[in-house]
Amino acid sequence: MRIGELAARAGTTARALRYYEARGLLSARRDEKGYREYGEGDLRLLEQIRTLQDFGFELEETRPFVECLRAGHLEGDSCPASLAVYRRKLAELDALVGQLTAVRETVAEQLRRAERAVGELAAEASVPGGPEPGCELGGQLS
Amino acid sequence: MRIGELAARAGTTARALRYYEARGLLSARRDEKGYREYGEGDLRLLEQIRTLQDFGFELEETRPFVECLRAGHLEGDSCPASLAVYRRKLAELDALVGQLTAVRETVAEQLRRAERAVGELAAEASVPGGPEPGCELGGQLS
DNA sequence: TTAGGGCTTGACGCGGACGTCAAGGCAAGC
DNA sequence: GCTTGCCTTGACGTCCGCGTCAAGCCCTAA
Repeated sequence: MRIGELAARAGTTARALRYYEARGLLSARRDEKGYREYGEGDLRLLEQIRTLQDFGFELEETRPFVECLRAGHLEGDSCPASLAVYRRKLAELDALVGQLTAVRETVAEQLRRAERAVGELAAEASVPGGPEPGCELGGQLS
Repeated sequence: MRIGELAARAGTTARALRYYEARGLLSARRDEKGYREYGEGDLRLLEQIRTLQDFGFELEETRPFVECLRAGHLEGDSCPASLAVYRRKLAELDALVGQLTAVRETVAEQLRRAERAVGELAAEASVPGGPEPGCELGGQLS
């Protein structure tokens, strides 16, 4: 199988495969015309890479899985190095979700506060003599 | 106040301030030597930018807040456009946290499965005639 | 014969928010 | 006078995972 077919079967592009090869993640035999030639095992490697990429793993983080498969294992995560990556990623995801959740709450609080402030301005405006709300080109301070 | 002092007071760098200026977020007067000269109001603008940046807002997303302050409002989020950014960001954060949480669960599941598989191999190995686990340079398949 | 499609390598582009270096002006201290 | 330190503009580098274009070879169908 050549590069275009493998790429299509894995749902990616030939450019990506050449990139993986340059990174040392994927190798290929060459036929007499210099074209890359792949086997079914390469499809397994590629599927492993794509799955982890879809999870948000960096390319370098897929390397232990690829090497595990190349070592003859049926699953890319049958090796200790792969498990270590899983665990590290879980910790990263937990930390990230924690941070994002904290930011989310802070932003939500800011939004509530700002909405309350707008409401109070509106209430003042409804009383005779109140100021005007809105930001439509008020005063350009350069 | 000149660029270095303002940057230090805002906890950022002169390079960042020039970048904001190039993006049209921050402006500065020039003294007779061509140096940028800032006032206290610029510190307010800069603090607003930095706060939102720390929240993970893109630079363009801080623009409504900056313009709100420049329009004379005491708070950068006193304007409808700023509130819209808040709401959009909340939705983005919710979506992102949801995706990351789903990935986290999938990865956790993969880890449990892989650990179980390793455990089963270990159990077989403890029985006489079992195979060897581990991946330390087993067989290089090129 | 020509058009078309797939393959090759090499090299630049992208996005975002700057970092870093180059080359030079301006002022203060020793 | 010289060094140090702040400022100026301009321009290239960074990171990552490719996209895209260029120039050219190989084969096939019309």
